[in-house]
Amino acid sequence: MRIATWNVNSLRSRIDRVEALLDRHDIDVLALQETKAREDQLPLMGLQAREYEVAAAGFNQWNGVALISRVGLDDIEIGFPGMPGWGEPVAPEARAIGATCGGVRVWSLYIPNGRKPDDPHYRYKLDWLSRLREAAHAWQDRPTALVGDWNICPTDDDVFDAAQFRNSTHVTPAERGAFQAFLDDGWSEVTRAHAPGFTYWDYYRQRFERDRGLKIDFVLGSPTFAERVTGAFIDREERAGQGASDHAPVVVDVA
DNA sequence: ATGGTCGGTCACCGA
Repeated sequence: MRIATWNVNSLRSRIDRVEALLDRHDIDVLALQETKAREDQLPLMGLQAREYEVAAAGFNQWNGVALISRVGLDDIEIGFPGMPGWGEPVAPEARAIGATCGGVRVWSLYIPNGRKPDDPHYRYKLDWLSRLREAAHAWQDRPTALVGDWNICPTDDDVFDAAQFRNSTHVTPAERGAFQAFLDDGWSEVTRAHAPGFTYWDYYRQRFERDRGLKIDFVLGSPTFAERVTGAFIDREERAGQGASDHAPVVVDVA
């Protein structure tokens, strides 16, 4: 089974690219972030006709996430117990959608950006991660993948210029500690060993052309998921074209 | 320290 994650930066503006990506890499499950679509702007054109099911959450112009699957999309959950806004009817800040696809529990996650370390949103980010980790304890005993845009660079190698980011989010000890806490709990980041390199490049200053990016899109697997991973790659070609998202898709193969 | 470029309830805000 092939699972991919992609911060698509607006699903409507890139629906053709999404469909092409599914075909090009023969993807079974695609997790999307920053869908930027309202509920009435779904369903997504030709996907159903191609035997993919779609589930989405976070219907606003920033935070939306979605799952597209042709191997089942069962027991869909919007958010998780403890998530800010969980249980509210609309949950516009959902940022997380989970479903069982082909026997694997897949969570599409869009971790809060944090904006600036002195911004209240930074606290919100750390709190959100803490609550996710608590909820994730209950998911570790079965094949589970926490995929998406983590908005954290776990090491200095994951930033094109660590010095430039010294006073920025994504690299602070607290954020790295929050990421490490998942690993300490037994989650494994399964893409890095197969797919080094950045996954995100800012649109401006020709950051992609100069490969000045960040590695912030990750797949964290439970033990029974991680042991089944046979490979992974970053689709840099998708980022290279005109009209690309600022993130590249990350693809993982599972036996 | 600023600004650069995207997308969208579009001329501001969030990334």
